[in-house]
Amino acid sequence: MKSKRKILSRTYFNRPTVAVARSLIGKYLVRAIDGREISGKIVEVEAYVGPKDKACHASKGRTQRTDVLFGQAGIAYVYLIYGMYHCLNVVTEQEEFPSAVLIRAIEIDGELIDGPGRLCRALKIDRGLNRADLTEGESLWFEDRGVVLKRGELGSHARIGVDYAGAWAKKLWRFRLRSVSASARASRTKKQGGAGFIQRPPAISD
DNA sequence: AGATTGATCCAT
DNA sequence: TGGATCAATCTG
Repeated sequence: MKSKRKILSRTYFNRPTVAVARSLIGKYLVRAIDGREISGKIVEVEAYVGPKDKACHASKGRTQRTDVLFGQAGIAYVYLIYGMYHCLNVVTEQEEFPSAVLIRAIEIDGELIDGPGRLCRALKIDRGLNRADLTEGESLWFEDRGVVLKRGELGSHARIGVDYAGAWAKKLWRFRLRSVSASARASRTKKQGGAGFIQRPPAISD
């Protein structure tokens, strides 16, 4: 008998952000697009925790961009970074406490998609999914497929690209499966264009 | 209105 | 190490 999908709920995400982040390692991210599903095991995430966390976008206040972080848990926060890449987050905790988990890396059919920009390219995630509800199993959601981490499998590290955040940059709020380190090196030497890898369309010149 | 910036990636 | 590339944000 076919086992039922366990889609992660609003209740799941409405918890302390670091706990959600740690717990998301080993869960699956599922993207439904073009009549099919692409899914990958989450192997790296980062927690961004509230208005005082200088690395969290919401630390600069509630703006057009960060407004979604102040909303309910389980909603997508997708933004454009460096003019060319997208980053996927899922909002956590109670409303008015702006926080989220950044999804940094997944494994699709054993292939490591390492980096938030590459991940969004592979799953065709862009700002059209900003504010999407990730708890309804519509176009993007999270699933528990029963993966249980062994002792010592979860590594904690400083977050990437947030040196400007002073003491907050030292928080060990990046979590990664230790076992992916080796395959990360292998994958990096691979030429690009592998399965599930969406090429950027050619630039349009007038 | 103009200037600056960035939770990245890739080539050198 | 530096360039790509642009929306949001900041500054005057």
